[in-house]
Amino acid sequence: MPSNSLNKMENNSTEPDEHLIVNRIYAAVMEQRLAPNTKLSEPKLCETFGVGRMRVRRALLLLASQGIVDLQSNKGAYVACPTPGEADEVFSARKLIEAGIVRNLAKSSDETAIAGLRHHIEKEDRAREVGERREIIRLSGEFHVELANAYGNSVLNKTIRELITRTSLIVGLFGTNRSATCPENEHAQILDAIAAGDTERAAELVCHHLEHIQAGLNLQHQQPNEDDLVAILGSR
Amino acid sequence: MPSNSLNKMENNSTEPDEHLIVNRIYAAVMEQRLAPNTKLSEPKLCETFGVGRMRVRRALLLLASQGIVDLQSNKGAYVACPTPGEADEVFSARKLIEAGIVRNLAKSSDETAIAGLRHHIEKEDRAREVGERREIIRLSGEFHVELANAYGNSVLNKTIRELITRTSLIVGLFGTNRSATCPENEHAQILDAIAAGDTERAAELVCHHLEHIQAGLNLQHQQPNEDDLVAILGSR
DNA sequence: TTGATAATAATCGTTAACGATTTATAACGG
DNA sequence: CCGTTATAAATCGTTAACGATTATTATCAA
Repeated sequence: MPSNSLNKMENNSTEPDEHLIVNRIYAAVMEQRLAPNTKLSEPKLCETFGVGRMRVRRALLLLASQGIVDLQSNKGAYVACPTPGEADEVFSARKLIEAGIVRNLAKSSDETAIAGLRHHIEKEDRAREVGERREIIRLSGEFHVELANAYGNSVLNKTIRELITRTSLIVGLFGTNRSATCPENEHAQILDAIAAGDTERAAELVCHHLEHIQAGLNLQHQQPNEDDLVAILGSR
Repeated sequence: MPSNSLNKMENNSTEPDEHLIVNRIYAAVMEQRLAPNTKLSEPKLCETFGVGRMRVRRALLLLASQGIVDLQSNKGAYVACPTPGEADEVFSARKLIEAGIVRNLAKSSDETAIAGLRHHIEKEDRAREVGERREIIRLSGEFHVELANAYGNSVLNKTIRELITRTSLIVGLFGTNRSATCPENEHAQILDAIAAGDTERAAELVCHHLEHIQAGLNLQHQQPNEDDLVAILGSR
């Protein structure tokens, strides 16, 4: 079994509440250090984060409300395993929201925001050159978070962050070969369209970009985990 | 003081978890039976819903994560008082998402969905004739939920429900006269555009519709509650 | 009567403990 | 040796209790 990928995180806590735990698990999922169906036992999380059981349970509740974690009664918390149907919903929602965001970004043409995104893409390119897989994955997803950030709407921000995290789970489950990262260049193309003020092209590019990611998945070839078996083989 | 608007709800519980409490509070806020800044004390909620303190606290955490409730450390939970800035964000997010939804609805032209929405508008009209203010408010918001429902994406559904609930709080805080309900006819016009397959017109109408609601608000004339006074008059 | 101060009550956040269920381990028989 | 059953360990959900903070009431002086 893989050693618990959360242990390495030192506790530089300044916040007293459960958002810390939530964010750590968010990050671990986004960087694919936490695979779907991984058990998140309360005692482990307690000692990992050095907090009481209440905090852990509250954090798990929040994560469950966002579809990142699956709370099974009397069995425990597991990293969620999105179904193909849920995957469709996530991508559909992302297309709708992110298309709207880039449309508005292209309309307003905020120079500093564009510069920041440009800088981010450079970071992506550098990571790709070096070949740091984990870093590529992280930055690849983070670009979309930065897009939402640039729009500056905390509601959409939160939603997009949630959806991108779920996308990491989806890619982890259904991803093939190197589908974990966004196709290169497409981020730059999107940003170019935004910078050019071409709202419709920016929106289209984002949709196609997400469809490309979706196309790189094998929604049939989900590696069956224990829970699936009972569904496949019938209930008795 | 107004008698606790939650007492009248009988406990027809089938679900054992905290979503019940969440939904009840959602409904109460949407129908403006729970005003912003209302204190939600744990003992009251416990006896109201007949559950232990843990359930109540978990429900409040979920509501807080959605901006419906404000958890003040060591002071308790209060129905949220959105700031004008938050109100802008909510409307901005709603415009973006709902415009996207109606665009897709207009594109797909699902007959049964349209029929259902038509039926809903009839209910709105009937309530308007009778003059049932609370019912008008409820149906008025519910139309937008039904729009999201028609698209059938649970992610967007949840987000929209959240935003519409927050809109109720905003209208409760900044609303003037009869701004609590959506301008009549506009729902019907939106639906007509959808039925006609006119994607762009449907999107525009939704945006304008939400802007009309927003225009009916006095973002300056917020009735000051205790917390605002200390901000207005300085901290010492 | 009004305003400040002290004592009381209520509420909140957290920890600890208990039964219930589940999972892992060990003993046993085929 | 493998599968089954029984025991033991671990985990989960919930309740109860404790200190700490806050809100309320009562007391008193001006």
